[in-house]
This record gives sequence, C-alpha cells and structure tokens, in this order.
Amino acid sequence: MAESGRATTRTRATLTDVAALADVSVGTASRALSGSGRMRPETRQRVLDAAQTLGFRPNQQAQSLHTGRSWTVGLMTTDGIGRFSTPVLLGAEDALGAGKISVLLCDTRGDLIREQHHLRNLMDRRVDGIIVTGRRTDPRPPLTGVHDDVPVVYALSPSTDPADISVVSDDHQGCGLAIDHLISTGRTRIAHVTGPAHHAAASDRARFTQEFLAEAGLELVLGKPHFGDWSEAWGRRSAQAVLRAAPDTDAFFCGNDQIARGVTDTLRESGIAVPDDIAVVGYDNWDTMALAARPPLTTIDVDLSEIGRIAALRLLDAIDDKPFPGVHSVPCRLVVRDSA
Amino acid sequence: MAESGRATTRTRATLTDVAALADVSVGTASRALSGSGRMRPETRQRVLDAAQTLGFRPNQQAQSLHTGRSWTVGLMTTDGIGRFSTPVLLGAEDALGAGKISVLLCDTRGDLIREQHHLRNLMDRRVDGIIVTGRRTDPRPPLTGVHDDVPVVYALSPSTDPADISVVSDDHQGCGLAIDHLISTGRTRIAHVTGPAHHAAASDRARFTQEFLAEAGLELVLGKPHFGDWSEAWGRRSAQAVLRAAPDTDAFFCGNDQIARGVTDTLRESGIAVPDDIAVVGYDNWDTMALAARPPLTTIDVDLSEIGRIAALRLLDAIDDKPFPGVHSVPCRLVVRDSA
DNA sequence: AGCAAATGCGCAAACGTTTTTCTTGCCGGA
DNA sequence: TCCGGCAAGAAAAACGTTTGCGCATTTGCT
Repeated sequence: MAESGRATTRTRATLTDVAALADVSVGTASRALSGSGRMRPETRQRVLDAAQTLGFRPNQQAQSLHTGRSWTVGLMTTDGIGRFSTPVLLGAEDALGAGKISVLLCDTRGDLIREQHHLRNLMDRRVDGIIVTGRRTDPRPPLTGVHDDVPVVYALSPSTDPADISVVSDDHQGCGLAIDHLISTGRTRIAHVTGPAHHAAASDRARFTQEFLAEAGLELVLGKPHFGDWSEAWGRRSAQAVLRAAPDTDAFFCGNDQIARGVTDTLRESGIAVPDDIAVVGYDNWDTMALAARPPLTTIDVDLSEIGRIAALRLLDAIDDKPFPGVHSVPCRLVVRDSA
Repeated sequence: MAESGRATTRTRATLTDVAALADVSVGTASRALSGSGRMRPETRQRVLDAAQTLGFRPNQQAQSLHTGRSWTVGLMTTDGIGRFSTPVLLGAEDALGAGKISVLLCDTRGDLIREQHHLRNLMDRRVDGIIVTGRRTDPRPPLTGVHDDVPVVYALSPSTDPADISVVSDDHQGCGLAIDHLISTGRTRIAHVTGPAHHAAASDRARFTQEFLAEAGLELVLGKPHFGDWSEAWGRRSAQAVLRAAPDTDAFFCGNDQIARGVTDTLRESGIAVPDDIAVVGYDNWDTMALAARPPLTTIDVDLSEIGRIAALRLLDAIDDKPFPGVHSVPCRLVVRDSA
C-alpha cells in the first residue's frame, strides 16, 4: 500500500516492545495496562508512557485466543438486507458497538446451504453469539449446528422453538393503536386491505383488527379483510373495489404503507378528500412511502431499530449467561400525519 | 444456552484431541489436515478419521494469530446503511464470502468520532483490508489512522486522494445512455430536473447531460438544469413549472427515480400521456419507485452491487499486494420500461 | 533487632495453531 | 560393517496476550 505520508508505524508495537522500552517484563506490562495487579505507581506510569510513545494497541486475536471471547457476534440476515432487516441490523450494531463488540455480517439470501456455510464460519471464528433476522414476521425454524455455548437471538422472525430467544414487533398492540385512533376520530365503517393471507404479517394484523373492532361492537366493511399483495397497485385496485361495494366506507386501515399509498391515490383521483371523507392509516412508517404519499400517511411505526437494539441486549444477557428465553414483543408507535 | 437436542459437542475438539486420538503429534496432525508435508497415507487417513469423528474445526483465532491474516475485512458505511450502501455492501459481502473472508460491519452514522472508534477497532482486530462506502457520490477525505499494510478501497464515494483505490459509478456513461435513448426515440426538447446543486450526483449528471445534448446540437429546455431536492414533491413542482414555461417540452430526464415519479404524477394529473406526449427517464432504478410509478419508469440502473463486487475484488488484489490505484468506473445499464 | 506480612515484579504456562528443526529408524551402497 | 541419505514423525519454537505462582525486597510490628 506504501503511501508515504499518512501512515503511523511500519510494524506494530507488541507488548514485548512496550515491556522492553519500559524495562519491565511482559507480564508486568500487561498488568500495568489492564490496571490489574499491584505495582509502584511509577512503574505503571513508565509502562503507560512506553505504550503511548509506541502507539501500542493490544492484538485482539491474541487476547481472544487466551480469554476465549472473540468480542464478536454474527448477524445473519436471511434475505438480502432489505428494508426490514436494515434498521434491525443498525439497531443491533449500535447497541453492540457501544461495548467493544463487533458485528460479522452474513447474508444467506434465503439459501440454506449458504446459511450453513456462514454458520460454520461463525463457529470457526468463535463468535460470542448470533442474531438472526429475516424479512418476514413468520416464525422460522431454529438454526441448526450452533455450538452449545453460543447463544442465538431471533429478531423480527421468531424461532418456532419457544425455548429460543426471539424479539418481535407487537402487531397486536400496533393494530390496537390504529383502530383506537380511527374509532376515536369517529370512524365506524372501516375497511382492511393487506398483503397475502399466507404472510403472518397480513393474517395476524387482519385478525387483531377484527378483534379490536369487535370489542367496539363494530365489524369490518364488507365483513372481511382484503388480502392481496403488498403493492401500491393492489392498494389502488382494492380501494376501487371497496368504494364500489361499500360507498359509505369512512376509513381504510392498510397492512403496509405501500398499500396505503395506493389507496390514497385512488381516493384522490376519485375526488374523495383524505382524511375529511375517508381516513387512511398505513403500517410500517416507511419514510419514503409515508412522506411522499398525498397526504402524508398516518401510520404505525414498527420501531425496527428498537427491535434490533433489544435483540442485541438480550443477546448480551445470554452471552453473560443470563438468558431470557421466550418471545419479547416491542411495542409500536402511532405516527399521526395528515391522512387520518 | 443448554437446549437439549440440537447440539453437537459440549466442548470443541482441538487439534491436540485429534492428534491424541490418531496417536500422532499435533504437528503431524496439522500437516495431515492441511495436506502439506510427507507422511504415510495410512497415518494421514488416521488423522482425517479422527478429525471427522471429533467434528474438529480449526480455531480461526489461533490460525490468524500465527499467520497474521485475519481473513476479515472491515466495511465502513458512513451514513446509516441506506438504500445506496446496502446493495454495495451485499455485492462486497458476496464477493468476499466466496473466499473465506468475513465482513465486519461498521456504521459511522457520518460521525467522525465514531469513524475513528471503529477504525481503531478494525486495526486491533487486524483486518486484512477495509472498504469504505457512503451515500453520496461526492469525494470524501481518505481514512486517517489506517496502518500501512492495511489496504483501503472506497466505493461509491471516491477518495479525494487519487492515489487511493476508488470504485464509482460511471455517471458520464449513464447520462449518455439516457440522452441517447431519448434522442433516438425522437425527443429534442428535453428538460433536466435533479437534486441539490451541491451534490456531485446532481451537478455532475447535469453537466454530462448538457454535454451530450450539445454533441447532438441540442440544449436543455429553458437552457439550464433544474436543481432542487431528491423528492417526489420537487418532481411534481418542477414539472408544473417547466410545463408552464415550456409547454413544448417532450421529455424529462430526472436525477433520480423519486423526482421522475413526481414528474409522471404531475403529467398524468395534467392529462398528458407518458410516454406518448412526454417521455420520462429516471435514475438509480430503485425498484420500489420505478415499478410503482405510473407508468413504470424507464431509468438508469447504477448497478450498485456490481460496484460492491468490484470494490471487493480490488481490495483482494491489494491485500494480495497487487493494488490498482485510481478511480475505477462501473458502467450503468439502461432499463427500458414504459415511461420512455 | 527480628520476624511476619505485604508489596513489587519476574518467570513461565497457557490459549490452538503452523512451521521449522531434530530424532529415529530404515535402506542401500561401498 | 559402516555410513550417507532419506523418510516419517516427534519435539519445540513462535504468534501476542493473560495470569498464577513464587521470589526478593520492603514494610510494619513487637
């Protein structure tokens, strides 16, 4: 690489160098730097100075080899690093990086072979723990081949094994926020448009929505949720269909922001005022969608980075031999903008 | 973690264990497994069998400590892990993971303190190299404090130091694709709407666009590019302004897909047919935008994951002591959909 | 003054590999 | 018979730390 100017040292100083310069043994140097052990303040200072002048930084690999801790966790994301895993990942990285733990990124692209490959790699590197995250909220089978003493936390997609540690979004509470908001602003004829029924994120939210409505003595417009896909196009189409079949609808609660945006587009183009005539609530609080919609969407923020953060904290607990098994739910927040 | 069923071994087998089981010395065991050194085939087989039955996997930390290579590279992303860095990151991870190299993820959130913190961490971990990526295409100052023998590759945002290794998108060629396409489909009154003038991505593309038009004996509608921000709202507003001032405009070339989408929305709502009356070309090929627009956008694909891949390959070269300094441009692709 | 206790620090083992050097036994050739 | 050469594998050094143990030297107490 051999650029001239900006470099620091040509060969890195080792503890032996420091010890030599301070005229003590390596053991003493080590203790001086770690602050442990008893020694004359003057000696300690001499070591500190030596380390300073040599720009000494301990070799993590050597430390890890000795202590058995790598100060590293694996972050497996099962589908690319999409819109959902990214904030989770960042939340985790943030919480872990605050300590001296680094994150090894592994993307399996949903491929089991790749997952195994990465997993072996992580084991070989003696990671202290693993966080697994996926795009879907559907439960996933637990990782296989993880060594006993390496804890695993599942984020976003819980493990199918309830004895594992999982951190998920509280869809139930999220739907409650949305429905409460709509009802408290006087809406009673509420439609629910969402993604494919075979996605947990769609079917769960639909079920919760109906439960909350039932508690208020209401039921969905047309009696049932509208399953489709997560796209704007589906939002546009379903809005048309609902308007035709139930013109007195006064609110749409949508399974995600893209659908919600599609719905608002159809409404606007049909000359229906949002939220005056019909209110629209989205889900996810995906900025680019929610803010660009006309009007900007009132929506449920899933707080993905908080999920990542909690997952990291639970992992740290488990690494520290104080695991909290089970499913941990992270509450959502209602973000009120102009659409409801 | 103490689940019962799925585990493998309670304590991991070490090379010493393998050697003991095979009744050879550790040195011999090591050579048997690495395939180097001469020995009786029978002995080698005995070691292989022992390793197999014990499920032996070499401890990477120990290997690294000895060989001085960590088989690890740092991936520093300077602003969250946004829409731009993510594909770059994945491309890099893919190219590196193909070997046995793992990726350490560091997010600086644009904070210099954090950058230094992460950098020290990476140095302490003896990474073999570093890839730096940012959201903007503006050049960035080189990393400071990197040890001499650790190569760095800058992806997406080039380093201001031309002696560094940078991999960027070929904006010049990309603009050429767009303008060629528009001209070859008979457009001559082309407007350019883009982001803030102080973003290289905006000013560069604007300049290149004008150059290509000039080559064809044309110039921009209203004589100059329209700088604003990267939002749909700006796309909508500027489209209105352009239509008012230059009603004979027959094409919009936009600095990104969000602006392009805003433009198409305004056109559609003004009763102007896209692309029959006016063509629209975006930039970035951001699926969620380009596909959801009406009509779906013809746009320039920046091939971010290829940038990541190339960056990884250049880094491997440099790690291998065969660096190719300078700026490497990755060509864009024209994706033709329905808007032009 | 004399002895126990405390202090300061060096020595060496250990972590799990790889690699170099050294030992042993065997064979063939003079 | 003796020795050179060679093959197979053992032993040991090395990578850079941390840490238990023990040896001096100092301190404190009678």
